[in-house]
Amino acid sequence: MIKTNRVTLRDIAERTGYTVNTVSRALHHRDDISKKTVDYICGIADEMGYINDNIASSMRTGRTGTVAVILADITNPLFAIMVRETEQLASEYDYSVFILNTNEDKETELQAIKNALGKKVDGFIICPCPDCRDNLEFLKKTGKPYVLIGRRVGDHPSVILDDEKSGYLAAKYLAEHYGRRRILFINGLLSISCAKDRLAGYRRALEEAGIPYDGRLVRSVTTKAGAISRQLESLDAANIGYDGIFAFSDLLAYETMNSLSGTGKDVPIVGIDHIRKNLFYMPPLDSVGAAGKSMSEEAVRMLMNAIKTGSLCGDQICLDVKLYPSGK
DNA sequence: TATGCACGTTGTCCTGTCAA
DNA sequence: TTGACAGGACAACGTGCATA
Repeated sequence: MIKTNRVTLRDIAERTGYTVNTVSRALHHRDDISKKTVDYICGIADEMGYINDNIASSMRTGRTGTVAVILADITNPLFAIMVRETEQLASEYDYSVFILNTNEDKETELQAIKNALGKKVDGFIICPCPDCRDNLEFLKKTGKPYVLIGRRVGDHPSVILDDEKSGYLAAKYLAEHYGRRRILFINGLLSISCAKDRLAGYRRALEEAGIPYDGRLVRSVTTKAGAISRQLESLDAANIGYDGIFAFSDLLAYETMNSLSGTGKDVPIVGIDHIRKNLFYMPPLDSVGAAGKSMSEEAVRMLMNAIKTGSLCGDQICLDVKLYPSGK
């Protein structure tokens, strides 16, 4: 074994005359050590430059103080915001986060889960990719607590927005506030729960407004570059008109905005996620977002509670949403 | 190839001291 | 004598390396 210059509990014990055990407890401010001893040992530890060996701690306790955050696409600003919030909230519990990206790919997601398990993370927050059921069953069998964020899959614990209401509010706003009758819905892939639910909400709003549903105005796209432009071009080519756009996410809404710029079309767009709450420099956009606590807040709270109690996350939480007008 | 040890830390249990 | 408090002893965690 290579001897390093790292200061250990043993070094502090030799210097102070206490045992390694007492030093450990003093450094953790345990109440079975007198304050005088704690102050003395902590002072010496600081002077010697002691840094806790997390690997040794986790070997003994079985916990590493880290949670894996596995996301579909970290280039999406929504996920960047989630990471920042999760990291900040987890740090309040003395936890750090280990971020992995799946690119919406099932195999990559499985590797990410295995990678995180190898790092001995204490829990998982996952935005699952499409067709992820096998991966989630695998994770469930490990006994590690986990919570899905943003998407619901079967009875797995999750924190999501009320996606049906999101779709409803967005389409309703376009119909009532802007008076639009031909609302194009640029949706995500229907294999994920939120896309299905938002579509249901969209249809409910149309029905309420007495607008007939036209399936040609519902387009599922990926986040790959050019996907939206191609859809808009195909609509134009087929002479299918639209006077308002509901985008599956703010990211798609901004891409749509970009695709329409220079075409001369002035079409109101409503997105979902309300990322301007955090990214205030983004262009004005009508958007639906969480009415109160964010998904990250609820997910971290749920996961930390499960880790603390040694149980699994069991709930499926659906957060209320509201429409945030752009204020243009 | 099998076994044992070392690494650093900490949970649990035990012992010693002292005051009431 | 009893109970509270302070601190010590032991064992075990996962992995890599040395030795038999």
